[in-house]
Amino acid sequence: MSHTSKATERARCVVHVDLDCFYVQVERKMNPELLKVPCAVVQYNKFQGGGIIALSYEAKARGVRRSMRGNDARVVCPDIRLVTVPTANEKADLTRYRNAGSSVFEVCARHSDLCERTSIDEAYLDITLQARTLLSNMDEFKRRLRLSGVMIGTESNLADSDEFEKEIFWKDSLQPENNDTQDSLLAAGSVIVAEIRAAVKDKTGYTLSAGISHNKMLSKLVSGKNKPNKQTVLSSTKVEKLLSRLPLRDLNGFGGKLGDKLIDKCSIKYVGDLKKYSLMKLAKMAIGSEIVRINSATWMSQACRGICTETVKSRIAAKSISCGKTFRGPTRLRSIDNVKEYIDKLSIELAERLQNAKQKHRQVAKLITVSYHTGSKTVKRKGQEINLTGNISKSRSCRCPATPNAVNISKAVMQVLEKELDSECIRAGVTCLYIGASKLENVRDEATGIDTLLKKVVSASTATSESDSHLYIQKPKQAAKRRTGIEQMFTRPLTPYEPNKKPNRSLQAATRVSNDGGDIQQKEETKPTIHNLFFRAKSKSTKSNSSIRIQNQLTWNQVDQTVFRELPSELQKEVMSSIRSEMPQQATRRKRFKWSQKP
DNA sequence: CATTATGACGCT
DNA sequence: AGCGTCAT
Repeated sequence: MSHTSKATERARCVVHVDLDCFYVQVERKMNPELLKVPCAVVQYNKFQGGGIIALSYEAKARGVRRSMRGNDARVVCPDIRLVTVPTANEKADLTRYRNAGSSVFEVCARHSDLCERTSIDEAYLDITLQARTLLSNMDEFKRRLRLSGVMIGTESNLADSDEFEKEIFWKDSLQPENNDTQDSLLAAGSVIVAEIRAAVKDKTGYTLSAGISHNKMLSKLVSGKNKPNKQTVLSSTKVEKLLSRLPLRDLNGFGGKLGDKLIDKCSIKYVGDLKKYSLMKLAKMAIGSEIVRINSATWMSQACRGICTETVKSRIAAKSISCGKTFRGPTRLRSIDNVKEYIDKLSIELAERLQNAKQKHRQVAKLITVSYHTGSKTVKRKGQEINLTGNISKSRSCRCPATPNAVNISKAVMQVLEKELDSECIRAGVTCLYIGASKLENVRDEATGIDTLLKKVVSASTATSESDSHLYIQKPKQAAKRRTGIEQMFTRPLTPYEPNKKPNRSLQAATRVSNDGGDIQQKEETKPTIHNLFFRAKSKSTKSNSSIRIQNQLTWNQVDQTVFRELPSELQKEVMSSIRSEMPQQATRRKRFKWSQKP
């Protein structure tokens, strides 16, 4: 199976961390009365007691479920405490939870090699190197193992699990003494995770659950197996068995339409069943019956064997910021003014959060997007009024204003929206409004956009000399913080922000799929993907179009005059020369005098 | 009238 | 650029 030395060398220790009923924990920290009693967090308690978006384990045990109405929860659990999400600008405001999450993942980031925040209350960690280091010193490992309280090679707290699960998780599954197995890496990782969880609890008061395995998919799969406040390890030796009986929809990525199609049309019950479809067959399914998308085939053939090569990135800040509100039934918006009223409100929140992103993460947005849903239209057919379901959703984007305050954001959004909201939309009513900021770029200056401009200037000019290097955004130097005692041994400084590479599930490396289901080692040989197996010719012809992107050159209308004025004269020259080279002289000259008008 | 708000990312 | 899918 997978216990080759090669597999062990390359095996990673990847962790999925998941805050337990997080909104409830946040509310409980603010109001300890809520501790130990069934309680739930709802938003908008006016209608039927509000919608439940988080619930305590006491409430869950009483049959309360997420998405229930507060009133329905009271039926099954009369003594439930309902807490309402704060409201600002006439909408639910999740700031409190976002910030609480940040505090948690800052701790995680400090204590792990890599921390990738994936939502308000979840993150992946890669602690491979830390685990290896710990393994290299057995005495140290044993000492910290004792301190951590982690049990290795024994059955742990699996009261709620069935026999099948008990066999898979923990029971005799880890042999830390054996340096050659992937299990010892996970054993060391388990100790480190326990320490991280203790640090989070200590610094923030919050508890979390974690899954520990060799890749993102597997760690996520098991992180919730022992909630709350427990960690679960999944050995590579148990993966094949686990997947063979795992309902397909329970695996990340198969919970939606794709999973439904595979279940309905291919009579696949368990993840392991997918193994009987070779890569070829999956591809043919994609081509012939449109059950799967062609580019999903490679990913699927790996996933069903427990393989997931996606790396853990280093990022705790969001890549986009958005806020929105739905307007159901009679509250749907039926006039432009009404829409503007709410765009104004949403803009206030977005502006605040953008300011926060700038202060906290040095992020500056380049793009604003507005999207809306418009209600189902009623159409007359054969004299009958027929209600066409399926709401229409639209989105438009525009450049983010240089000073993204609420007024400017609202102005920019309304400008694109007014063209869109025709009488048709207004008659049907707007049922949903979202605005968001994306293309967040990392800057170090106070002056908004100046680094971006410099980057553009430099990339537009051909040569990149060493002397230019100071123009680029520097990764923050890792502060050599002094730590003492045990903490020193497993903590790391915060990792700097790194923009992600664009991932592609199928066309990435890692395509070879072995037949031994337990093998979760990374495959790095680049083999033909489904795509070029079947579309070699096509992919060649499209390559020049899609995969090779020429960077946009700087044009006058991209240059903000206030930004330009701040540049050293030497750079002003550079900017001008870079622009002159691509524009007709006349146009350039004319614009130079008029360029106070921005696009 | 009622599963909200918010992310990430793939496809075209 | 805009739309669709998946997740919680």
